[in-house]
Amino acid sequence: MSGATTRAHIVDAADQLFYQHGYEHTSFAAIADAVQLSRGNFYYHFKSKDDILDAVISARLARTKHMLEQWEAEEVDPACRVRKFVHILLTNRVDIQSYGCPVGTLTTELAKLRHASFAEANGLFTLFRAWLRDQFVLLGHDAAADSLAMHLLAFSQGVATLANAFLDEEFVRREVQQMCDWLSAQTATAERGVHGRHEQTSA
Amino acid sequence: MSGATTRAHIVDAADQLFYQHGYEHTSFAAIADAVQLSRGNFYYHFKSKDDILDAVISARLARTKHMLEQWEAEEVDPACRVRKFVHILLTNRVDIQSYGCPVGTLTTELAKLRHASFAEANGLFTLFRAWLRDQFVLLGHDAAADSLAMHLLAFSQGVATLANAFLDEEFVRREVQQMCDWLSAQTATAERGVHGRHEQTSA
DNA sequence: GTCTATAATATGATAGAC
DNA sequence: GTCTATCATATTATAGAC
Repeated sequence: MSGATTRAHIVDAADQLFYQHGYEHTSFAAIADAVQLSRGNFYYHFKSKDDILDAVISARLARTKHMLEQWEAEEVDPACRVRKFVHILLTNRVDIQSYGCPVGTLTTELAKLRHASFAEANGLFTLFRAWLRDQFVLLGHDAAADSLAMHLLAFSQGVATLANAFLDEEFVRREVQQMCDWLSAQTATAERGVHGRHEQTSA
Repeated sequence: MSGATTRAHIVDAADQLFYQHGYEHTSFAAIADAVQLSRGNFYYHFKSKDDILDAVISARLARTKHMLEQWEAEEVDPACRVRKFVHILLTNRVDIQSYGCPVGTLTTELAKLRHASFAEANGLFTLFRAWLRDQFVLLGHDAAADSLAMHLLAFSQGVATLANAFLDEEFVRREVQQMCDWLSAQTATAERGVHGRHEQTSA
């Protein structure tokens, strides 16, 4: 097997295991088992476990960037794009109920470990935050765009955490519905703001 | 030192360390260091690390129960009580920014570990959930009370996770303010419901 | 009730053969 | 590029002295 391919396989397996069992709880042995490789051989591809983590984060960043670009390509209406974000809670519901949000749970774990890669992992949040902000700017919420983006991120994290804790599908559907309703109201407000009166400042 | 006292000290230290660094990342050595005791002596008080976890969860459950009773004693108005819950995000803001929510982060970690004590840890969420539900019932939201309780829990988890990720005090204050405003609107709705028309069903 | 060994295991990481 | 040892360390847990 070529070096690049093996490396990609390792990153893939580590990505899944870090998500499912957490970074610290995932041992080299577990990754080796998943890719059917000897432990020793790992160090040909990565110099340490932290190195694998960095590779996993890079892969997630690239994948997320690509997904957000896809969303922009698929939907021209920024309101629809934002709804697409809200709906990942349903799209990934089963995994979220089992393992929580891959972004939130990794960030939380690395924060507790005071891990050097905390900032890189947080870059995943920043990617979503900036993308959502852009959509809200397009919707006319200039000053409040970033606050709205953070509000949506908080919503998704809260729902993911409780979905994982209570394994309650109805709860997830209800919250997604409520958020979509709220978004429609916000969009209507922005429209009025654009056409009629000045946009309110954030906070 | 008496057995009961030493045991309480161990639980205290473990409680803090589990919160600050996570359950798995906290070693016996770290707890021993904190309470100035030899590793070996631990097994006189607890038969395993999981046993300490159970003791920590029990302590947290008792402490939380007591706190909720205090809140009920201090405020007669259920709306004020609910606001008290929302305001823990400000009361514990510094710790939350550093380590996240003690309930949410433990539950998330134990879920990933598929740990036997996951259900017990989740009891902390259930405690808040039931208490909040009771307050909303008192406010006249009979059918929607549990949904509202879950909504508030999700809110607090989302804000805590992002506060931990972005260390943004203004974000926390803004979200707390928004939630309090939303609660006032909900309370007003319930009042109208009680005096004028039938309460809406959940969902 | 607390201590000092010490066992048993698992981990991240290295060396060197093929 | 992959393997089989092997190391050093850290972990949970036990045994037995005081």
